[in-house]
Amino acid sequence: MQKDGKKVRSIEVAELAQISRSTVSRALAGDARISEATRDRVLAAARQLGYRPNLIARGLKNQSTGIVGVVVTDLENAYHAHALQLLVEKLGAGRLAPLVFACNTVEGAENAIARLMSYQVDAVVALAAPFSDEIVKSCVAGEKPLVLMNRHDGDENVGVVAGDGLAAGAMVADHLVARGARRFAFLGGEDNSFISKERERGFTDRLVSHGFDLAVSLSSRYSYAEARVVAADILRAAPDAVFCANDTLAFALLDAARAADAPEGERPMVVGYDNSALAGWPSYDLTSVDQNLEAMTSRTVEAAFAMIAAPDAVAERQTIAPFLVERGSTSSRNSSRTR
Amino acid sequence: MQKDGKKVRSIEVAELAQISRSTVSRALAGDARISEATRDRVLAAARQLGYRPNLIARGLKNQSTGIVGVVVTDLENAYHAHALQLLVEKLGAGRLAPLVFACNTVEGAENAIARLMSYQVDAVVALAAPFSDEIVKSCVAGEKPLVLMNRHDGDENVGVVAGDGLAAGAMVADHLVARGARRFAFLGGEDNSFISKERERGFTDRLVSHGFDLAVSLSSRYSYAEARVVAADILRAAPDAVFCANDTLAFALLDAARAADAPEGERPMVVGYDNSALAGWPSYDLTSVDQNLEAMTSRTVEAAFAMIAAPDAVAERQTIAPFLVERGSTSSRNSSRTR
DNA sequence: ATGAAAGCGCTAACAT
DNA sequence: ATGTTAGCGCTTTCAT
Repeated sequence: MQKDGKKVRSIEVAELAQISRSTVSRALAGDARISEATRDRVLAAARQLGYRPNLIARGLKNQSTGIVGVVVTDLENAYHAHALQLLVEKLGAGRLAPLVFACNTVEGAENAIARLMSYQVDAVVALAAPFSDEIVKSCVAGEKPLVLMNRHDGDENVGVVAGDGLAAGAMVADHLVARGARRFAFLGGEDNSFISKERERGFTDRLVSHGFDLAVSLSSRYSYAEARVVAADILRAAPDAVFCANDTLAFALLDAARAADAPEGERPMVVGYDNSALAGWPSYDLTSVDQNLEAMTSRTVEAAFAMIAAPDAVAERQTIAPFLVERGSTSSRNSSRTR
Repeated sequence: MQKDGKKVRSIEVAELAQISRSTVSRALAGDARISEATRDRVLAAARQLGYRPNLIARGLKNQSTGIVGVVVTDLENAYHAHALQLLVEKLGAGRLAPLVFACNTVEGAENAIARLMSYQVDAVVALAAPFSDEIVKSCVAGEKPLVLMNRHDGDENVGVVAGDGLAAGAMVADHLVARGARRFAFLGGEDNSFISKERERGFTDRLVSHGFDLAVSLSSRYSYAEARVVAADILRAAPDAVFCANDTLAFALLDAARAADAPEGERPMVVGYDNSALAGWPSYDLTSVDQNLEAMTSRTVEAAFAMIAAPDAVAERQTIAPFLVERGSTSSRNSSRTR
């Protein structure tokens, strides 16, 4: 029975078990030199008092807090939210606690990093965060393991886990060509970010090797409203297939095509990216690239663990293979997405 | 210039500024008794060395970490993701650091709370978490301020910030009656949770005072696929207006109505809850209750601050007024949502 | 197998 | 206005 309000410290457990504080610590840590009998006594006492070690004190002593900093940008993006969900779950399962900061700007990111360092986090995981090279350097300088998810970087010693945008672009090209498309467009995101450009390059390179090329390429920010405007421009070029860097862009394109009142059969095929829940709903029924977030977040957490365990090892760069989920938006008849 | 790798402690700053550690601490804390001259010297030294106070050590000393535990359930729900985003931002702006755990089950929540307590968090914020009364009690017993967002509770001394589901339900009833609806249905969520029931009650009570009643009331879990099935059952009862406890349910209902191939004019009006981004897109164009998450999260963070500052004060219960965002899904002609 | 004692980095009495 | 000192709760040599 936990004593109300009063914090239970290891010394209370020690007194109840008639033993020293050191022994309590060792018994709870599973030290092999402690006898069965005393260990049981300690465990019983700890349970009886509802003892929970003070992780802040332990962190100070051990120079290791078990806290991992997580930096994210925009949780309104379903993809980020899902990634955070998985990261938090997996970190927690691995006995790490995620301290989360959200930031949209480089200054925000700097501030977040500074605070994380102050909290002596064991590692930092960045999820599509607006990290400048400066920030990466300061993390490295602070000797904190840093894992970048879906953001490539120079040659600093940081862990990188990223989807293979090139391969995805190629898969999409193959798929669309097989479906009979002949005139292609690309709708990129976020002012042609590195990620978006990579997807585009994989797409065009494969198109070229099929003997085609890209008729139009425009970009928009990842917001539905803005994308609607750019989508209209894309449609003016009358492509019969459009690859979008993101599902939201694809939804905007589909809606723009419907609004244009083109006859059903003349609307372009559309492929999105992220395979968000909405892509599977009948109103959009969107073919989309799945980044395999499950694998991506697992590798990310594993990388964080590895770097914490061996801080001086050379950080790995891992590539996660994406896969294509085919739906009605690229069916040859191209009509199943209407209902 | 930050020294590479080596941690800078307050004693280094003290030595550089030719002053004692206490003075460094006081100068940085803005203690009024420190002279201008020394303060400047200390600040300069701190900046030069890139000194960042160790918040873990401070936490141990002060018995206050500046960490707030945040417990969430399902971030795949856009509403929860958005709420978390706002909470994280607002806590961060208020100099608190959010330690986030996700859990779906009561055991998961217990585990999360246990770990948060071990980290000596200053307060706990629960966001639609599966908290049993047990958990609430253990939080109260641990003397940690607890703020529940959108979850009502018994008479323990916990902060509660909740939307006014009764008022929302009434608003929706007024709106639908004004639009000419005569036969009403309710689609509830999550096995008729308290939240869902409250919305329903507000709705039916007001219907009654208008001289109507509820023709059908069914519930589904908050997943699109399940909701589609239940939606079909609702439609069989041929209501001309349906109030859904959640936007996802509403989307499922709209899609089910379209799939049923009923003539446009005969489809029921639909109202959702949460006013998610998707509700504003033309494909659904859904009238929806906005819970005012901005206000709700602000009040929540303020409540956490207040309870940290005055732990013995009586916790407040605050109600946030929702508002209705009217869109095409309840237009009288009921046709604008088709394009 | 167990205990005594030191120390992680910080702040706040308590001096002066 | 500034310095000295003790101590937050824990783990871990070093001793026994």
